[in-house]
Amino acid sequence: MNQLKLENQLCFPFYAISRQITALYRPLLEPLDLTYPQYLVLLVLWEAKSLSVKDLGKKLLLDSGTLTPLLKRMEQDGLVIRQRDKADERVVFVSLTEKGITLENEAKDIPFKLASCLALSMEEFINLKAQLDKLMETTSALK
Amino acid sequence: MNQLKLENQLCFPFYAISRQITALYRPLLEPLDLTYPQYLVLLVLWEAKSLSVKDLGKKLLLDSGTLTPLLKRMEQDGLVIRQRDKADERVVFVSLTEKGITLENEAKDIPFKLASCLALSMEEFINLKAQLDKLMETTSALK
DNA sequence: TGCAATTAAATTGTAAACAATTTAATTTTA
DNA sequence: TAAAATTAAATTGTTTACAATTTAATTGCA
Repeated sequence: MNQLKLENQLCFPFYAISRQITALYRPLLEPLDLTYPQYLVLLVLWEAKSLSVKDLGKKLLLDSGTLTPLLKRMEQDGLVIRQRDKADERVVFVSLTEKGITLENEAKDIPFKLASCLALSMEEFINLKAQLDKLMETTSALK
Repeated sequence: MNQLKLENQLCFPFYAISRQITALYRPLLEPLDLTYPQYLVLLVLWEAKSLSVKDLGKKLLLDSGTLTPLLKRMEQDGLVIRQRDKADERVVFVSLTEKGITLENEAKDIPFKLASCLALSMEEFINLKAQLDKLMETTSALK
């Protein structure tokens, strides 16, 4: 088997599927005026209320070079507030505005809509998720 | 189960693993002065010799808005040649230079190095690949 | 205490991605 | 055959990613 053939690669499907999935989110997120990375930030904040840029980056595996401009755009759109920690001025905390909180309700059916696009049985879903989580652990450890 | 929780999502692992894998390629591709998308273009061209931008886009699921600047950079680096089809002036064919051809030999162990990073058994690899190919088919059909 | 090391964000610069539009060439069809 | 429709790339503009550096604050330790 020629390993340099595109169809024999495992990595290309990850690259391609990731972009395809983002494309599937687009029409669902567009009415909420969100991009997929912005939606991910909201997913985290709907759980955590308030978080430092660093901790947000740990969850999403993104650095401040990506997050800072992204969060500034979300702040301009009135979704989040960024404020420096009084106790440690190096730290910036991100939290939701009323508008950001409200959006959770409008977004609550997106996961189901998207899951239905993927056309996986519950068994396939769980099996695939387990494999991805394992792989994620492997690749995260190599950082 | 709260579907709006990050850890319950299937899509986030795709997004994250895709970027992690690209990060694993980086030190392997850096000596060849290649980015991951550029490496993908070469994978296709090592097989196909010459291809239109459109057909290249079909294989990589990328449009001309992404490919045109990417191919221009590769042309500047002396890896590929872009030339308009005499028979149909709308079409641009992309082919390898000597330097581009030569690179195949230097890249031939990259797939193995990367596969070893992922630490999957042959069985896991084949199983995962099958699931990804199936999902890819599903998402491609929704275009 | 005071200076070196560390840390958290921000900044700078480059390269994807991709929607939307434009340009130019080719086909279709009225 | 001539205008309309289609097609292939290129272009424009916005948003991610991320390496590398910078800035400012805090910690550690000599």
